[in-house]
Amino acid sequence: MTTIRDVAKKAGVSVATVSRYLNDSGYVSGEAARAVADAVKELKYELNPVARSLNTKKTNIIGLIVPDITNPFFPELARAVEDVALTYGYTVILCNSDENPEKEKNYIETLRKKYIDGFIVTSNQLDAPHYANIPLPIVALDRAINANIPTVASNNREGAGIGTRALLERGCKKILFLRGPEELNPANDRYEGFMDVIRHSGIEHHVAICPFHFTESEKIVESILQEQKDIDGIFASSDVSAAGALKAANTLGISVPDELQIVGFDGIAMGEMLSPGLTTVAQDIYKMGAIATRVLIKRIENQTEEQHFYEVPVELKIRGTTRSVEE
Amino acid sequence: MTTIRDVAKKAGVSVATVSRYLNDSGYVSGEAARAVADAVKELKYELNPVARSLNTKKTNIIGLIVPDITNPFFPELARAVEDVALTYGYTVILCNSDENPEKEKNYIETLRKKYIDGFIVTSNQLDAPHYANIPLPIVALDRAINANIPTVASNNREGAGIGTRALLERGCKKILFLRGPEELNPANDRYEGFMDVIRHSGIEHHVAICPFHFTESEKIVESILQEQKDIDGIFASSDVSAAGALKAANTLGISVPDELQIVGFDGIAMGEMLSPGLTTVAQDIYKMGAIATRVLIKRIENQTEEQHFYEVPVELKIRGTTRSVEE
DNA sequence: CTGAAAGCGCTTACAG
DNA sequence: CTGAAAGCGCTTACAG
Repeated sequence: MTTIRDVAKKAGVSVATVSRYLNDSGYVSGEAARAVADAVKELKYELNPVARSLNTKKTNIIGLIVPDITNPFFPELARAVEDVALTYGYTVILCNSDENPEKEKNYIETLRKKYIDGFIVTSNQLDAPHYANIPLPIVALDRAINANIPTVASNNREGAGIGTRALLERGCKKILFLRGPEELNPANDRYEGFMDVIRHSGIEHHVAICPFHFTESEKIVESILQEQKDIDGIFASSDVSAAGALKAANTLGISVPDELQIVGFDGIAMGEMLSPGLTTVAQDIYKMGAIATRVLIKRIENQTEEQHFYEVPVELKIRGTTRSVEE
Repeated sequence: MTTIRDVAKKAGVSVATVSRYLNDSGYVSGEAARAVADAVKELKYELNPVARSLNTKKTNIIGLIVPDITNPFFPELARAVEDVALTYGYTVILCNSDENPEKEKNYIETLRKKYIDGFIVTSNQLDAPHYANIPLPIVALDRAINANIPTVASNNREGAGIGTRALLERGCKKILFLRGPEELNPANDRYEGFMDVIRHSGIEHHVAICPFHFTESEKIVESILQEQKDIDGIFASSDVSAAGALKAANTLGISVPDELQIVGFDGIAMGEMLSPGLTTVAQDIYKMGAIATRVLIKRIENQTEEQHFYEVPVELKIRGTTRSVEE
């Protein structure tokens, strides 16, 4: 392995000069620069980043903490993070937290020791003590806001309003809202958004708590639909639960969208694979990941950071689980 | 930050002794051990892994290279890798290659410099020069085998035979086989498996090349079904293309499974969300990832490695896109 | 069983 | 503009 020392010798300068040249820090005369450049080329020298890290306490590695990469929302996010990170010369470590504070804490601790540069976190635990005064740049994604942590999220409340209105405009008279877990901020915001619109609509509505989980949602919706046969609209606060609802309807022989219209929330790719395709309030998941990564890297590199909260717009995607708007 | 030096001083021994104690390498007297242990506890000392890495050239980090984490096959794999890695005290860097040899090569190069300990790779590029004599432990997943690289894969050929037979047993008279890309080893093996069974069955069959991509598959199948209305069975060599086929059938008003039966391949979670649920030849994706990770870590830790090729069994999952077996 | 010392390969004040 | 030297925090022969 060729080291900075070899380069210095070959170029006839000191290692300090080589280091300055390599890092473009401090002064290096044109002459010295040329000699070093030549030596680097000839020796095919490549800087050892581990040795550098020991000094700088930086690694160009960031951590991405998600509850479970297997949940179809997160791969799209992870892809965006990875893409943008690569652009800036960073590499990303994937951590599945299972929403378990202990696991999260362990990851953060062990990676901090490895001089990881920062974290992008999707978690409800952002107020947990281990986030309180972490000596590392963090950006929160999708969920909870801690006063000190920049956050990027969709406008969940407005999005839910849009989704609700879509159902109303299409003539629904009795709407079932599939509310997500109460511990989840986005789920709560979506609930608020639903209520904002439904409250004054005079339309009958029911709210059921339903985890963002296919099979559970399928069961819950199946039993509700059996009892309340006049439900003609379902707004699910996640696409996965919407998929469960659709499946339940199919099983019961309820025709979608003729007898029952369904709107989901998230915009994951799976939505269009269903039959009929799922109408949904789509988040720009990729964009969320991309922004979060850029914000994090700016923080890491101490660039002045403008905002503290980034809201990504949401878009209604009309597919087959809703009818056309009534005139 | 407290260093090994502080511990040594406090314990009244040399740093060498502390290091030996910490690494459980070489002799340390009971007395010295106790003193060190106490000092470690009192000072809350934590070893600096970066400094260690500079010496050992190991980091307890592995790389996972997948074509695209957004493809629903890979999150399950990634989850398994991450879970098992964590168990052994390793952490994983996620790399999306887009099947691009240059990207792959870059990842390998930059991570090698960072003293990453090894790679798990899903790629068709395993015979590319940059894999030829990589000085790092590698395990190949799902795809191509290079003579020097241990591989874990499903029995694709047998699996395809099982899937084909499932269609035959259920009375299909004209079968469309959705063959994957010709550069993909697993796709080829599945094709062989299909042919093994269909060849001597006397059943009419067609083969269409079809990427593992939903929308493309949907289009391809839609146009084929319009022309050949007597096709009553489709075997897709991936679940995503099976989903496309199902959607096409739904669009055309062809009833599944009554007029057309469909079998997929992969066993990704999405299969059960479709209506009807997708019958598929399921790989044990999690197990594949888990085995690959264990094999890699054994290689990294120089433990003797028994096998060179690991085959994971495949299982037919009957769901709604097929009828019951004819008597 | 233990410690002094060299070494891993870089960065960074500091003096010139 | 440059170099000698200390330092980042560990590991590992080697001599005792």
